[in-house]
Amino acid sequence: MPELPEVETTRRGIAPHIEQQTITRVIVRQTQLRWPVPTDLTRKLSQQMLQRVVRRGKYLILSSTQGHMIIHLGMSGRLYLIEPTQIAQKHDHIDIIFAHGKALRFTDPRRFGCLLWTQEDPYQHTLLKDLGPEPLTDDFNGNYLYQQARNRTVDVKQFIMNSHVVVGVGNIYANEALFKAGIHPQRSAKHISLERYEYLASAIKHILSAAIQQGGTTLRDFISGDGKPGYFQQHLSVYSRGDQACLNCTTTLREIRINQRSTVYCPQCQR
DNA sequence: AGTGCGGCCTGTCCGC
DNA sequence: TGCGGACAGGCCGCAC
Repeated sequence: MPELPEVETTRRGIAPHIEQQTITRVIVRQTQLRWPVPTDLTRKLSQQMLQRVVRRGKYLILSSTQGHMIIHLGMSGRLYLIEPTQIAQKHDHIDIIFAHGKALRFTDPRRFGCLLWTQEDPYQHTLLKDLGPEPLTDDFNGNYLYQQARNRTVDVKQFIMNSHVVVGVGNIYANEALFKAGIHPQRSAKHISLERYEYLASAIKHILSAAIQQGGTTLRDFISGDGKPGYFQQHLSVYSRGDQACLNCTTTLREIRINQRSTVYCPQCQR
């Protein structure tokens, strides 16, 4: 459950149920996530009100008057409401229990996610302070990308997946956005015109907002409990379609690896 | 400063 | 059927 639309969908799903609610205790069953989980969260948070849930990039920030939990879902993390009596399964690492009788459960089989604690301004945290703009704001646009790309020799795909350039563009959406913008994923970032960056910024915005509207995409390993894949998967044009026909020109889509990531593109439409 | 790569972790899938 | 190994993925941290 890696990309920005899923994180935003999660935020919208949980926020109304936990904002302004009092935490009674926090159970940490597994501390070994991406970074060690603080074990004394109950001491820090007991009887504190969780004020709000905000998203920055793919991070969620759960704030109380005492401090902030910074959560990343990594590759396979999920955050969802349960009845506190619900028995914990193998990968159910953390429960945040509320006075109103519900709990927020963090599950993460691959443990690439994290839950950190800070009493400082969370936006100044090491992980957050250098993040690029949110893709759905006006700060992110073709001119911004073009300026950032000066002297950058990396492939444009790596460039837009760099969270210090822009947050929230993971592998799936990078593939899709480059296809939509007609840009070859291996083109050097500095050799793309302002006009083409405007197409690309616009493509990223369209694809991410469409995915949020659909409630997030899915991965092969994020089939939900009822076995249904996410809705957005049906709208993917190139991702996971290597060797199939381009939906635009019927040329066979090519699959390569860029920076260890699966990359699919149309050699005819993307230059 | 920018780039490239190793490492973290487990479930799934493939071939033998 | 059982087993080993490749693979998927985000992104930090390091070496250059």
